Amino acid sequence: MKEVAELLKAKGLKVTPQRIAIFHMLCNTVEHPSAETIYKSLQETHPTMSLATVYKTLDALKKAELVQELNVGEDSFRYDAKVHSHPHLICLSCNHVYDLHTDLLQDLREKVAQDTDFELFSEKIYFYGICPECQKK
Amino acid sequence: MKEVAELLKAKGLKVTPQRIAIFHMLCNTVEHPSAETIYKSLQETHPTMSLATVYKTLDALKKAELVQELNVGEDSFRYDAKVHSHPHLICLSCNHVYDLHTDLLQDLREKVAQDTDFELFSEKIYFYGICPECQKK
DNA sequence: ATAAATGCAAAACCTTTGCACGCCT
DNA sequence: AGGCGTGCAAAGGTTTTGCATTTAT
Repeated sequence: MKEVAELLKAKGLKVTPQRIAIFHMLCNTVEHPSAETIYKSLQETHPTMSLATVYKTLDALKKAELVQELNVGEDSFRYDAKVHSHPHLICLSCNHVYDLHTDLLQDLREKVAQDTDFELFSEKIYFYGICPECQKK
Repeated sequence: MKEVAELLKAKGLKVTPQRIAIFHMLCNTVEHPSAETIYKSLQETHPTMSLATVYKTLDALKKAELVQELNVGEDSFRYDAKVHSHPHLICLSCNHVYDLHTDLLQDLREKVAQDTDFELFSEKIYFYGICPECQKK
C-alpha cells in the first residue's frame, strides 16, 4: 500500500485517497478491469468517489505510464498496471483477459522496425480463443 | 465492381447499391477508414445514404467475414477488407494505419496455443511508432 | 496559500435501435 | 407478395468537460 503512494509521488502525481485506491486495486488484480468495474468494486470502501474521478485518475496514471490501456474489442477500455509490453489472451467464452508472459515475441519489435523502417515504441498484441477452463465445459 | 457484388451474394447477403459502395470502397483503399470516414467519402456519390446504414452494413460484412474491425486505440473502430490475419502499424504522428505483410509471425498462434492451452482462433497485433515519412519531418 | 483533485451534472461522442417506407428476389 | 434493407430520429452507453468545492503540498 505504502509503495503505491511512493510510485505516485515519484511520478509527480498528487497523492490522494482515490488515486491510491484505484492504483492499488490495479496493482493487485489480474482481472484487467474497466473504469466501470473499478468504480463499482471501490464503492464499498470509497462510496463518495465518482466515476468521473475514476476516469480522470486513469488518464493521469496512463500519462505517467503507471498503467496501460487495453482495447480488446469491447465497447470500453480495460486497464493493466503491468506496463511492461506483453500480449493478452482473451477468452471468447468467459471474456476473461489473461496476461501472457512469454519470450516468443523477443526481438519482434526490432525485426518489424527493420522490415518497415518505422521507429517503434510499443505494441499491443491480443490473441482470441477459448481458455482451458471453458474448453472443459 | 462486379466481383464485389458476387462476393456479397456468395455470402448470402442481399446486394444493394449501398452495400456495394461501402464494400467496394473498403476493397480499394489502404486507409483503414472508420464508419464516419466511409460515410463522408460516399456522400458525393450516395448523398441519401445514412450513417446508420453504414454501421448496419459494416456489421453485416463483419459477420460475413468480408471485413475485419480494427481497434487501434482511437475512440472509433476502423475497417479493413483484408481479412487475412496480419499486423498493423500505427503512426503516432500522422495517425495513418498501415498493413504489415510479413512472415515474422509465422507459427506464432500455434506456439502461443501450445504454451497456454488456449484454443486460438485469431489475433490482433498493433505496432505503434513513427512512419518513415514522418521521421523525415 | 496555491494549485490541483474531487464530485456532480451536463455534454459530447460513437454506435445501436425502432419503425415506417421502399426495394430486391 | 414477402422479407429484408434503408433512412430518419431517438436512445443507449462510454467517456469527457465545466465548475464549485475540497484537499494536498
